[in-house]
Amino acid sequence: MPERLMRHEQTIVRGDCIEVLSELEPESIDMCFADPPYNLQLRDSLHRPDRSLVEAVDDEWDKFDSMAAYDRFTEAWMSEVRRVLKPNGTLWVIGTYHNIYRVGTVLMDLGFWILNDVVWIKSNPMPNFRGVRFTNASETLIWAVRDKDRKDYTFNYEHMKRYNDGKQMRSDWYVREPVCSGSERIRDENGDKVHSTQKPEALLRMVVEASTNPGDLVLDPFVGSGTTAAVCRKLGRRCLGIEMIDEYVEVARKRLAAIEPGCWLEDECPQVAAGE
Amino acid sequence: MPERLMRHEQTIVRGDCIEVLSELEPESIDMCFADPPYNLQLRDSLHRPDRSLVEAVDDEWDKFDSMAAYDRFTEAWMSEVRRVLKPNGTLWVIGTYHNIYRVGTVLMDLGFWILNDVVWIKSNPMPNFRGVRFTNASETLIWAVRDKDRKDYTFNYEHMKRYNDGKQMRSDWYVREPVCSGSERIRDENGDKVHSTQKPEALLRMVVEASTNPGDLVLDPFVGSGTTAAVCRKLGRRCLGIEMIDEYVEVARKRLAAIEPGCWLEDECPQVAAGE
DNA sequence: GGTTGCTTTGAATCTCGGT
DNA sequence: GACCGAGATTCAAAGCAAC
Repeated sequence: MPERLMRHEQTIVRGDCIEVLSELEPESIDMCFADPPYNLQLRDSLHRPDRSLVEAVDDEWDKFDSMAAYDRFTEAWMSEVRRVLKPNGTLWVIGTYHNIYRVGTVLMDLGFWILNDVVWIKSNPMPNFRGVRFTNASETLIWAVRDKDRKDYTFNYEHMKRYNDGKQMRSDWYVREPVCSGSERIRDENGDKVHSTQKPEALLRMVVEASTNPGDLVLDPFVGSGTTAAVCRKLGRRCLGIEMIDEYVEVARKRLAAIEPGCWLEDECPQVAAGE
Repeated sequence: MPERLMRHEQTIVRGDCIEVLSELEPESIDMCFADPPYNLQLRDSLHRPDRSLVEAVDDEWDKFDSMAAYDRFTEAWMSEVRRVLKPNGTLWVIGTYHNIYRVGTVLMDLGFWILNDVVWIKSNPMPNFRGVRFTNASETLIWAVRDKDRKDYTFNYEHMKRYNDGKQMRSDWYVREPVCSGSERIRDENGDKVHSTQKPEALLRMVVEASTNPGDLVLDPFVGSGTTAAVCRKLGRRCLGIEMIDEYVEVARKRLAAIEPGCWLEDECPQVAAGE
């Protein structure tokens, strides 16, 4: 099974992420990007001032019995990821305040060494309709190397300068591309979004360009709509994605099939810039 | 002792933060701003809450032990803060990726309910000199209410709109004032900075204006250079600050004495704006 | 073909008082 | 504690229809 996986340039495997990970060779992955469930704890329904209903994330995969259960889930998948990462491999995890503190703590406790906390600043965040908090305008990406003392992780420092006018790239990223509400958003025949939390390709592009080289093997334990694999295909990186839900697997595979490999290798990513 | 403290408009108490907190009345504080030590090498700060711990880790300061010690330290001061906060009182904690994940996890586990994670975007961050990471361009402020179901915490929603062109204020704050490198930075007779992590007054001003009303009582368990108390004095808020190190106590008290109470009440804070 | 104005929507821990 | 009704509450960008 692992043998077969490695030969493909980009592969989406259907299955439970921890089970599939346990079959993989140790120290075989160059970089892992993980977009785990955020464990949102939404209580009542929410209406906009115009009385329209906000379509909430109510997927079963985002429900956990307790914070302790979420911590155990995090530790389970992340320790498997650590096992299959090369010692100088790096892990990215994205989250919001609902889960990122739990994730960051587990990550440190497992021995990962944090390199940066990147802030994705949204140009069009959903406002706080009731006016009881600040607009939640960002998500956080933790970037960490597997082993603390490995200094030879991949970071394309000079390359990333292009996103900050030739100066050292900063950890605050402004993704001008909309938050997946445009033509990039994958919808079904009814016009409904297929996945409730699809990530923009521009964001993943920064992650992949920064921390991998062409030909590297990227792991995505929570494929969802398949953005990571799609970006890897466009940038000439290999990718192994794992997804539990049949519908998402199909969507991601179809998405991959429509992409010409390496089509992004020559140009740069115009939708992202550093702050100030 | 607590009686005497409360009568003063702004007071800096010299002493161990947990000991002083334990003498305070429960549910007497409207808002707490905490800037705890980030650096795990600050053993003096860490051994205070649990003296028996000091001997145990003295010569074996490996990473796991220091993380656990930092967590215990965090839990110690934060649970005392929770005791003295009013049920609808709020807590702000500032940190970087070195400590904010530990702090956020402890905070949730103690029962605080996160309202926002505010990102302080720096206009002049220190570059990464060796070019092995992204420039660390932000710090994180967690804002949380003591009791999950209290909706009546103080949030001056309409007031804060002034910092985003009359629209709902966002959670990404651009402090245009340099990071305390100008005349605001407190220096000794040799021109050396007195405190290594002095926070800009513009940042604290946003915190105080957003989550308190004039006359409210603010707690700062880690006074340092005294920015919180100084801003409270300028904004007509009462403040109780706690600081262990004599030199900092002196500096903060001298700083307070030079401030005309309420001098900022009329105008707004010109150095901060929302993103985009 | 370009412009204007209306409609829709996005990982959201988003009210309060009476019965 | 659940249910219900009144009342207060939103920003940016995409999509689309109309002109």
